Amino acid sequence: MEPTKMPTIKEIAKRLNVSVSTVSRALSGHPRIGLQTRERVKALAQELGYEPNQQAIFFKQKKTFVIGVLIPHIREEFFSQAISGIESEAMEHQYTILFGQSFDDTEREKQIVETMRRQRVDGLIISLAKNTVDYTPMMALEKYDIPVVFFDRVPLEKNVNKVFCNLYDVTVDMVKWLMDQDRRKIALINGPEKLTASKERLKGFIQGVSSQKLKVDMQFVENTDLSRESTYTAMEKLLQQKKKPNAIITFNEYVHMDAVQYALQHQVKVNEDIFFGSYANLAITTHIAYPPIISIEQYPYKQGIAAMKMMIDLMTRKQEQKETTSDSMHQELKATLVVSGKS
Amino acid sequence: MEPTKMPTIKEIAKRLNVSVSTVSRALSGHPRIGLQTRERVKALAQELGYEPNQQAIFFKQKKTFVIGVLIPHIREEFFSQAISGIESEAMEHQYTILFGQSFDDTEREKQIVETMRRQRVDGLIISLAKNTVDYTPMMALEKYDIPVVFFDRVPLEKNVNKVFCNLYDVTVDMVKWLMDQDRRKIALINGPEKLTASKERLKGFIQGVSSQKLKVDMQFVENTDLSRESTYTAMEKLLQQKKKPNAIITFNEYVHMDAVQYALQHQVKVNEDIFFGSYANLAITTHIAYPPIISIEQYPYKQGIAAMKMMIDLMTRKQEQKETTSDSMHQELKATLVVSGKS
DNA sequence: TTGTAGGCGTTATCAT
DNA sequence: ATGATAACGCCTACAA
Repeated sequence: MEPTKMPTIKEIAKRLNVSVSTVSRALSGHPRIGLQTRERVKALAQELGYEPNQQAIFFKQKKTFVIGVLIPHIREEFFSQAISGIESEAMEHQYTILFGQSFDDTEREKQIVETMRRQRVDGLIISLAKNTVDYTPMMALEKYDIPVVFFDRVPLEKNVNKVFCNLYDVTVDMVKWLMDQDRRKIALINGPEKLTASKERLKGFIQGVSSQKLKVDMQFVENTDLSRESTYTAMEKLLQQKKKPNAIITFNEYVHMDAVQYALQHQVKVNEDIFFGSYANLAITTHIAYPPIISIEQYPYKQGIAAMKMMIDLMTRKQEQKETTSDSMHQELKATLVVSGKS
Repeated sequence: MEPTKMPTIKEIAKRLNVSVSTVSRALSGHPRIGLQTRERVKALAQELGYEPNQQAIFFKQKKTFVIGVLIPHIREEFFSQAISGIESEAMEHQYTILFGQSFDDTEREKQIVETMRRQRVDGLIISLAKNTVDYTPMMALEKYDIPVVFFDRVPLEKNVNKVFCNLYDVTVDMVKWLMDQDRRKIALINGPEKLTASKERLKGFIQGVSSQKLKVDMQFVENTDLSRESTYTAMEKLLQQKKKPNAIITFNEYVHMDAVQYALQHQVKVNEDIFFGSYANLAITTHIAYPPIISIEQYPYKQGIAAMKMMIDLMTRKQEQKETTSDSMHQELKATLVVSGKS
C-alpha cells in the first residue's frame, strides 16, 4: 500500500486548473475571491485531506513555533509540574516544547543550549543547573534576538527575564511558626550556596531568628549539594553538637527525606524530638512515612504558566516594536506556608 | 544594540564574490574545490559564526528531525524515566523530542496526535491513555508514512510496532512467591480492563493461582480506574468478604499507596495481616511509609531507549528501501521480581 | 574548479 | 477576480 502523499496547494491548483495563489487565497479566506472558486477549492482540499505544511510556513516566516525548555531533572515532581504548566500554556498559543534536561551538569546544560540555538527555537525557558554561575551561553541567544526566560532557579542578575517564588517572607514566617511551637533551636540544611534560592532561604532564616530577639547560631546552618551523602554529613554535624537542634528546616523535600532517613537511623523521633520543616509541598508528601510538619508551597505549575506567558509576551513585543526594548521582566510569585498537609 | 543576524551562505558568498554553491561545497568538505577557496570560505564562516539553518535543510529534505512523544502523565515517575531514555537515545541521533501529555484523556490524545501530524513529526512514540481502544488517529500517521511506536501501554493488535514488558511470567512468579510465604488467599486489584497490561496481569494471576492447584476465586479480583476513590471501593469490597485476603497485588505503586491508605484506616496491619505486592518498583518506594513487600520492575528507562531505537530503525529502513515493508516490530523486555526493596 | 538554475511549500507583491 | 513571480536558505544536477 502506497503511503499517501501529503497534498500541497500546488497539487490542488493543478487539478483545478487555477494558480497556486488562487488556492492559497481561497483557503485563507481572502476577500476578493470568486465564491464558486472558493467553494471548489475548499471542497477539493477537504477531499484530499489537505493540511498546510507548517514547516514551510515557519520557514518562510523565519519562525519555528518551538520553545526550548531546559530543566535540571524531569524526575523531580516540582519540574514535571512546571513542565505541565509550560506545556498547557504553550499549546494555547500553538507553540510546542523542545525538551531537555541538564541533569544539574553545567557542561551538558551549555551543550543543550547550543543545540537548541542550532535548532532555531523561538525562545528558551530554563531553570539552571545547581552549579551554574556563568550565563554567557544563554545570553548568547539573546544576542540573536531569541528571548530567554529563567524560572525558579534563576540568576541573581537584574537584567534577565525571570519568574520565581519569593521565599524570603515565607521563610521568616516558617521560623516564626516553629518558634510559636516552642522550638527555639532551629537549624537549616540549605542547598548549594550559589543558588539564589539558597541565599533567599538563608536570609529569611536569619531574619526569622533575629526577629525573635534570638542570636543566629551559624553552627546551625549547614549546606548540602543535594546528594544523599552530603545531606547525611550535614545531619551528622548538626546532631553531634552539644546543643542539638529541636527543629530542622531542609532545602526541599528530597533533602527532607534523606534527612529523615538519617534521623531515624540515629534514634531521633521525627516531628517529636525534632520538628522538620521543608520547601515544595509536593503531592508525594501525602504518601511518605514522615512528611515535614510544615512546608512551603512554591507553585511549580503556576510558575510554568507564568514563564510561558512571559515568553509569549516577549515574543509579541519583539514582533511589534522593532526598537530594542532592553528592559527585563521580573515576576515574583508568593509562596505559601502549609502546616502538616493542610492547605 | 542590534540583534546579530544569523549569517547565511548567501551572505558569505556575496562577501567573497563567489557563488553560493561554492560556499556550500566548501563548507561541506566537497572534494573538488580549490584549497584556498575552501580556506577562505571556512575562515569567514568561522568569523561570522555561521551555522547552517537546520530548518531550511530539514524543509528541503522533507524531514524535521523531531519525534513526537505522547504519554499519559509526566508526573508519574515511570513515564518521566521513560522520557529520559527516549531523550538520551534521540540525542545520540540528532533527533529532538516534541512532548505531549494526554492526561489519560482519549479525546485530548487524539488532538495531540493531530497537532503532531500537522507539525510534521518524523515519528510518534506513544503510551496510550487508559481508556483508548480506537487506534485510528495513530494509524492515520502510518498512512502518511510516519512510523508509530507504542510502548508500555500498547494495543493488543499484532500489526503495530511496540515495546513492552511481558508481565505474565513474572506475575506467575509473584503469586508463587506469596504462596511460598504461606499466603494462599491472594487478591488482585487490577487496572482498567481494556489495558493489555491489565489483561496480562490477570492471566498471570490466574495461572499463578491455578498452578498451585488452587481454584481461582473471582471474588478476589477487583478493578480500579486508577483513581483513589475507585481503589478505595475495590478495597472495600475485598475487606468486606467473609473470607478476607491475606495478600493483595495492586496494579501499580500509585494504586498500592491508595490501597495501603485505605487499609491503615481500617485497622489492617500492612505487610502483616495482609502482604502487599505491586508493579513498577519506583525509586519513590524507598521513601514511602509502607512499600510493597514484593514488586515488579518494568524498566521504564530501558523501554524508552528501546522504543527510540526501534523508531530510528523504522525510519532508516523507510529511507533505504522504498518498498513497503509492512511487517511490524515487537520487542518484549523481561520484567523482574524485586523482594522488599532489594534488587 | 566553479557557476547557474531549479526546487522544496507557502505567502506577498506585483500585474492583468 | 485571478495569475505570474519572487523570496525564504539550502542543496545538487548540470553546465561551463
